[in-house]
Amino acid sequence: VTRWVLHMDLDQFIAAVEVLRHPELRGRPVVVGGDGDPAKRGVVSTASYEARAFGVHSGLALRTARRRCPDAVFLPVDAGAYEAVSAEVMATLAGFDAVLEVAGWDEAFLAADTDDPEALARRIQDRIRVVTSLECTVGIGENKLQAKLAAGFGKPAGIFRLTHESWSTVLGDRPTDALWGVGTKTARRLAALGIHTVADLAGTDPRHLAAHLGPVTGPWLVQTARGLSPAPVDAAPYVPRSHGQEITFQHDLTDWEQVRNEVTRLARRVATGIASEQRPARRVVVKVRYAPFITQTHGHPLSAATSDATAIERAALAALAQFRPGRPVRLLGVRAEFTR
DNA sequence: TCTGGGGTCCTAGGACCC
DNA sequence: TCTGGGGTCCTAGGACCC
Repeated sequence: VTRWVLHMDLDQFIAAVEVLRHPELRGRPVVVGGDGDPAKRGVVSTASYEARAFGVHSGLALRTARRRCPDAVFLPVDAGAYEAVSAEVMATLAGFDAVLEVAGWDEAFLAADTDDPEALARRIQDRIRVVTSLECTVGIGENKLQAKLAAGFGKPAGIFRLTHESWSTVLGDRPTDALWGVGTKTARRLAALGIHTVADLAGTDPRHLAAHLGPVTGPWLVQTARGLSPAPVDAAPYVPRSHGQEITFQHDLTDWEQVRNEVTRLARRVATGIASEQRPARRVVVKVRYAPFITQTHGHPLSAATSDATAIERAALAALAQFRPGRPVRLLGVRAEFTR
């Protein structure tokens, strides 16, 4: 038997959960994001396939989404509902004879020893459909990178196998940002070096790229383009490194006293959040995004690791004191970092 | 594309030490 | 005295992902 890695990816997860709760929306364009008001500042979390046909996708401004698809149903994000369904899906996956790594609300990796990974993939799809009425895509690979990318090719509701053997045929001619971990910025930097496709990147000297993109990132990019990823599927429970809260204001704040008040409120919410973690914080970082979209951060160490609300509040205000007041503020954030 | 909110990891530069 | 080299830690910013 062979060890295979499977990547389970729920299709249009957030929109699908909303359609389950509101069956009359099935077949209609559904857009979930912000507080459900497309006139406000906010972005699309997930759009149903019907809405995607109008060019609406995750990350798009809600106002733009409404312009592209005025007939869409706009719904607010209801994290609690998605968490509950996600937990059901992951519990279902835990019933399979495989190493399970949860990779977010709507994704998981499974490592299993089998001679027929497609059959296992079908059983996973059937089981999830029976238990939750949700559709998913399963990617199959020899490592997590291959399985993850394979799922993208299998959508929606499909099964796709990507291996060392098929890697360069499937991906070689594609642009570098087809890879997991390569976005538009990195793709542009690579293009400036004459590297346009996955095959170009796979054939690049890792040392050459290290000189341009850093000692870790450079060689990592080349390995990724070759379909290699050493990280095994890891069933260890997720241990957060930080916890934060941030808020974008519908109207920019111009009064610094109000900025201080909002930072205090966020710090208290962060303190409440980490109290349940049972892990003390080492540092507090405050983020300020000035209008139009200029972001700065400043941190303040906690003299002793603590989860005490007053200490976190004081550290947040000390961090805020390093900013220069004046320009209108669009967003504020407070994040507490745990000891490693 | 006028750009959320939750995160993670890497980079580069400065401080500091031997 | 006009200035090494290496290691580690901290910080702010950037890129990416869901």
